[in-house]
Amino acid sequence: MRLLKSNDTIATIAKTYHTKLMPIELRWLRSFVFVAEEMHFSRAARKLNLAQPALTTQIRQLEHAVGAPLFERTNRMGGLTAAGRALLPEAKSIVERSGSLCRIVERAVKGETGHLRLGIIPPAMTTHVAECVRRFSQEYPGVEVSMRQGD
Amino acid sequence: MRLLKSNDTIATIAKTYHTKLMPIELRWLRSFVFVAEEMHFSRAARKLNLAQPALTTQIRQLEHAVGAPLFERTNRMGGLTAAGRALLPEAKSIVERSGSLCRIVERAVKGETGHLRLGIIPPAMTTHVAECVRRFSQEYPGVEVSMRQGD
DNA sequence: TTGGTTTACGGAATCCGTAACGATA
DNA sequence: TATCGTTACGGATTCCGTAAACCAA
Repeated sequence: MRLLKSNDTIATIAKTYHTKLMPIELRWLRSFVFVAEEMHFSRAARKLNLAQPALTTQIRQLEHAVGAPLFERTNRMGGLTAAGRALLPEAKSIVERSGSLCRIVERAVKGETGHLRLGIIPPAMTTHVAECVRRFSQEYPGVEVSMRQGD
Repeated sequence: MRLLKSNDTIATIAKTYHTKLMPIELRWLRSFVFVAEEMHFSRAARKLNLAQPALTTQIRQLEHAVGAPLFERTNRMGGLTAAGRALLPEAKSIVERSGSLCRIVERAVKGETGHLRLGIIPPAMTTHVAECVRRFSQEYPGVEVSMRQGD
């Protein structure tokens, strides 16, 4: 918890202590990933086409939203906290997934969507088949797959 | 593409045709999931604690961002388009993941984080073990797992 | 006419950049 | 002192709710 200084304004105090359930923003996660990878606010800000203060604000908002500091920092960048290390892979995954949504829709519009019906005879029903199906439906989320174990 | 009407204002036209690469917002995905599950704008808006017009706006913004309409609609709700059906599972997954970020951080702060070192002897190195490790590291993202195949 | 969705618009909240500050090497 | 990160603040954009319009059943 941050200690108040004598010159803190009402707005600052309110912003720091007013707890309202803030939904997480993708922008914050994206910025967090960049800072974590660069380990440098200024460089990350440049890569994000953003001014440093805006970046600081975003990181602070994310920290407030998840309820824990993400970077060890005195005045220089110190490194990730345990919370930061736990958050990083998930954040990266979410950012990447959200970035691929346009492509998913594009494929669906181009027609790579529909229904794939598979009939499997027992001897061929291996985990290898299951893995193939899993990878296929991950590659083509627009295609609904249904399997029937038959004669 | 929507046809212009004689009483469209400049602002409306600009909003409709001005193409700028808009990053996707989690709020839009959340709203989309609710509407897709309810198949009803009004009910979804109530569940989201939102007025219908705001919900319409969000869906329209998402449609614009991904570049395709997501609902078949004349005046009533008509159902999901191919693009909508393709988007729904991914959107749901992203929303759920982003919602669990707080819990991930919470666990990391409470100490369920660190390093798990496993030594495996060859006969036990099965896909079942791999699956267990995968599920463990998904359950405890804060715990770094390293495996060594030894004597 | 009624119910459901979209458009119009004004007030409030948010976001970002510039400038100034603080602190550490 | 120089560099990196934070705070302050003002302008512009965005967001949401109310009111009105639109259209099909």
